[in-house]
Amino acid sequence: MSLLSKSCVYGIRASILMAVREQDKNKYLSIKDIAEELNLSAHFLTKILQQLTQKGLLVSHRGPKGGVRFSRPAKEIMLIEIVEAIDGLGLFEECALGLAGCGTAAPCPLHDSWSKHKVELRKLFEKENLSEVAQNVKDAGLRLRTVSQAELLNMKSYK
Amino acid sequence: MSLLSKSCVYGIRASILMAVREQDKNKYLSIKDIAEELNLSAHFLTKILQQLTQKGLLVSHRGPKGGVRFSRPAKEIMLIEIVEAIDGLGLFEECALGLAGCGTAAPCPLHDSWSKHKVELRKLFEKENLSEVAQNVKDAGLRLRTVSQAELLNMKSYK
DNA sequence: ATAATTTAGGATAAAAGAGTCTTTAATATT
DNA sequence: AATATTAAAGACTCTTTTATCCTAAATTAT
Repeated sequence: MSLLSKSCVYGIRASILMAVREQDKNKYLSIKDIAEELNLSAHFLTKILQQLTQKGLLVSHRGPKGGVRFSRPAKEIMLIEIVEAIDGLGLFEECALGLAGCGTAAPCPLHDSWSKHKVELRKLFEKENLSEVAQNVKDAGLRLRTVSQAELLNMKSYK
Repeated sequence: MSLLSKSCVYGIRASILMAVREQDKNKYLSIKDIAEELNLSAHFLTKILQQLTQKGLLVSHRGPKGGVRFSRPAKEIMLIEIVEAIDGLGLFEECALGLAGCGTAAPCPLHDSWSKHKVELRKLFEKENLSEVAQNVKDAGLRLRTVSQAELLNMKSYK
């Protein structure tokens, strides 16, 4: 299993890219452009970003010059909000052994250690806002798209 | 997404139960009995435990009085081995944003924080051996099977 | 008005995960 | 030797996730 679904991962990558390209308040970034830059299907990404629009994280606009933008300043949007909108918060709330009703009253054998761990995992997504992540991406030239082995070899090491 | 697949979770629950029922060296526990006690499909559990047998964690035996047992003492088998045999170690090794080739040379925006976190998550499964978990289960009466709301209400609180 | 662009939304398909069922092989017991 | 029991293995089904494709609706520009 993976921590996050592919949809969620794509939603996060797209959101970070949008924050990197932070526009004028009234401009929109087209989903097609985002998809091209991230090297993934525009149709599929459209579906995913629709979820973010429906949850109120994005505002969309149809027609020429249309696209999507954040409904709030990027620095007020935490990664956990993207995760919540797409995958939900189950990862941070459920029993590691998938036992319904697992809790202090009737704990599974992993309950205690996993409970503590979940809190830390959740913090990882709660502490980062899109603006800061985007700034790091710009400063350090971090990447958002999958890179082939050949491309990797040509990259400079950041040590 | 969930941390572990259902197959993996069932495999872990079954393994813990086997450790609780720790038998004579030469006795086997039938998969049908394990499945009944965990309230899940015997056929499905058979498939899952087959994987553990193929990886050498279990020894199986057909025919009457047949079943499965651990190939080594339960106290030498760590939870991570069950996870590895069923889900693989991808969870502890892959990029949180699913980027192939993500690493220090070409990190994704979550690389640093997720890298540190992965180590801790892995430790959670590396530090627990089946014997200790089973002992806790016995001492505290912890549970391994899903319980209905009605049953839960009848349970004593452990505070 | 017309045409072009872009998101919305539904239909469909492909792939993976979860689960069931049937047959086969091994083996212990009678 | 015959029977009953149990895991192994493969076929098959169902569901969810991932992905593609097509049409509709909105909106801008000509």
